Amino acid sequence: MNIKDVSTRTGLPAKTIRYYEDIGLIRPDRQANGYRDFSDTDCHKLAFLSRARTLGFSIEDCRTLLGLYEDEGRASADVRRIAAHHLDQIDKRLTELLELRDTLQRLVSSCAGDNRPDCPILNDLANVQTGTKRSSAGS
Amino acid sequence: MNIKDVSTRTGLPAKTIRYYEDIGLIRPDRQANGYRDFSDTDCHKLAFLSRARTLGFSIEDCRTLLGLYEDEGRASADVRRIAAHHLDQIDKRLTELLELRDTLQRLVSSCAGDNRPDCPILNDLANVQTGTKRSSAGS
DNA sequence: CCTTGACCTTCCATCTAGTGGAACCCTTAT
DNA sequence: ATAAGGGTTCCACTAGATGGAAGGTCAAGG
Repeated sequence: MNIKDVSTRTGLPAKTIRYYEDIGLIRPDRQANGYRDFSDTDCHKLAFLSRARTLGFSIEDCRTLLGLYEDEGRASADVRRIAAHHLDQIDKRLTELLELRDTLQRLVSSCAGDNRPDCPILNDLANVQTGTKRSSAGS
Repeated sequence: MNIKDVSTRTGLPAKTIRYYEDIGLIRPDRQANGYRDFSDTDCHKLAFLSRARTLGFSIEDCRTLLGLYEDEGRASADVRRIAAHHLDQIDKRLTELLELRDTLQRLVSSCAGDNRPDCPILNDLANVQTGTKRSSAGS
């Protein structure tokens, strides 16, 4: 199978597929003319990677997960640990983003957004305290 | 003022301050010996940038915001537009992350996490449909 | 046989927002 | 003189691709 077909099947851009080969996630065969020759297994692995990336796993996590996937003797605990850690990271990021959103929402709604220069957003950035408690979104 | 002092005052690493000069966000003077010589204004701008970055604005947004900050004739609408757009992006990201979290939570809690190889997480990644509806977290 | 267009290849640059480190210069105190 | 603790530049690296150039291959049509 040529790269275009794999791209169509997996939804991954050809560039990305080549990149995944570059970093050793897959090792497709080569045809006599130098073209990559993808097996069904390669295709399946790429679909796996695509899904794992969609779920936000890092490339290194993907590498490990793919290894576990291919290891018949794996312990599901190893998979679970990776996913649970990833979930933790996402929760952390969510907490940060929610705080950020609150701050920004407050700032945006406090700004008139007209032709005048006065702007609570700029005041906040310039650390001009204006009676309203400055959000804890600052580190 | 030397870079270390500015770093201490603003909380920005010296490396970052040099980087900000590199990309033209600030233009500190130079002393005779080649050392950067930061004015209070430079320091203030860096604090502004630090706060803006903490709020998640991109460097380019920061550049624009700093420009508006220094422009006495600005319209607060311009500032508001940038912040509102940023807020939109954060909301989008939040929506994605919340969906992601749900999917991962479901997967993690469905996995036994023991010594056996059976793993709903890997099944999901490998697109093995197992009766449970697959989350829409896939793109 | 030749050309055209759609493939394929490799390699290098670019993106974000810094960070790490090497090699080297300046200043101040001992 | 030398050591500590500044400062400087420059290059490489991070993550995860993506864009583009230069060129090779293949199948179809004239």
